[in-house]
Amino acid sequence: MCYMLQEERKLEEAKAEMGEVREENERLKAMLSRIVSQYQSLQMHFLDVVKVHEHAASKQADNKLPVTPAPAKQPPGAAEDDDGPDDLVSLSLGSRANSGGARGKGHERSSSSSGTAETAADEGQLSLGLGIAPRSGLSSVGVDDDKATGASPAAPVLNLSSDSSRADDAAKPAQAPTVTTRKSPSAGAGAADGADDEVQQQSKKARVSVRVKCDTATMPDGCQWRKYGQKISKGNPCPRAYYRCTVAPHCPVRKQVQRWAEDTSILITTYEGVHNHQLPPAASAMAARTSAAAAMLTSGSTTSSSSASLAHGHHFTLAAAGLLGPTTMVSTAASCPTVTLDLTAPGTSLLHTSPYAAAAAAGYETKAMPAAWSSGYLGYGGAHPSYYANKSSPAALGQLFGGSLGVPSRPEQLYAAQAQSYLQRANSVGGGSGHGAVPPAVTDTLAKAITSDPSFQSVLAAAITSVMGRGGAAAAQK
DNA sequence: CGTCTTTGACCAGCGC
DNA sequence: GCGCTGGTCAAAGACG
Repeated sequence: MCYMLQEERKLEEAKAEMGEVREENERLKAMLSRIVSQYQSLQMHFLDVVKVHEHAASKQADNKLPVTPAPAKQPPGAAEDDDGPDDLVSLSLGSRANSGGARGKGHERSSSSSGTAETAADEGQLSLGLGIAPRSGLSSVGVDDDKATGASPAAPVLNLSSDSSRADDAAKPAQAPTVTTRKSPSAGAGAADGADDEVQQQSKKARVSVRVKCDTATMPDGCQWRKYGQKISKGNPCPRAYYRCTVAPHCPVRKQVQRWAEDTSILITTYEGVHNHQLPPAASAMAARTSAAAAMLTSGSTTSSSSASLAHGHHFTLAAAGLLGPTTMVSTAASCPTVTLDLTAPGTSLLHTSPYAAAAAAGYETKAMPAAWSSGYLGYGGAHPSYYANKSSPAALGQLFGGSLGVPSRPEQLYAAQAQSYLQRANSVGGGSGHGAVPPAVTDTLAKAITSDPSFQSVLAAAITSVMGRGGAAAAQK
């Protein structure tokens, strides 16, 4: 009898706990839906803003950029990072994105094959790659990029342009792209005409780097990759692996995968090029994220006043950035604008130990994200910083991988607008201390719960996996 | 047997 | 011009 009573008591306790968890879940859902609705309204607003600023931005960019002074050299500390002095947009996603697939190979190959239920965002068919748009201005980002790229007529391809680098190109046309000018067999196989060559060459200029805390050899990003090389790069004992996209026969997109020297659990994946095919859903989701950072970069360079500072090698610390996370950094040296979103560690510690941060600390101006940014743009990307700081929140991941949650249909438009707005704000506010976005107690509580409760973490891990890519998750479970 | 990874070699860019 | 470095190629081996 005592046993019965005890068991009943335990059962009741468990039920009560379940109820609490459910309530928590409901709260999270409500928060997410709020964020989604805010995002949608903001998206509309941002689109308007983009259109308004498009002409002005392009004109200003045309006027200003050619007279951009000789690019400031990046300090040695900044150059020591593994990616060298190319145009670089760096994203770091701190989720434990891979849920258990033993080998990167499995992740790479299987993740694109599933994905039966596609969200509207998935159908948006973002391209993961970066391309230098043939014209300046925000128009290169999403607005009518279908015409701009020509690489993927069926899909709106996000062309990301760095006006600073483009200005360099314009001023010094003889300067070859930093990335090799050698034609790969696949690229030169005759499938690409002159326009494609141009797009490809341009696209090789810009990159998107994603940092993920990941145990496997590569990050499951939804695409299929074939490894074609490996190198030991200077300054990093970990070898850098080179992958080529094999989703389509002549896809020019490549990626480099390397572990971070200071923390080998962190995987740095650098994407380069524009996909010439439709992306799997999971890849589209990732594309949305990389597009966000790249759009920030692009927008920054097209915002006249901001571009001036960007082109001078200034660093923007976007801590508490609503757009990309608590440790997002945009930095440029010469034609090397860099956005670093580092969610691989709680808080911003990683940011401050990164070479970019070191570079900033070495005397380069650092601008913090205005609090208004994170508070005013929580609609979509601007989840509360605590979400990001704890990197396991479904809401945060929903925004990190928003495409899979069906939030943005054309995320790149929002990102461009967000970036534009941010940079304008950053410029107007100046170097205010952007860490001032104080998390509400609710999110703090949630964050603590997330980080302290292992069971919750496991649930979140599953959510992360599903959000990262249903296909990848399905493959990982095999 | 086909596909993929590994790995040494080659090439181009860049700095000195 | 030379050496260093990053990026790519391609032959050989591994794997299913």
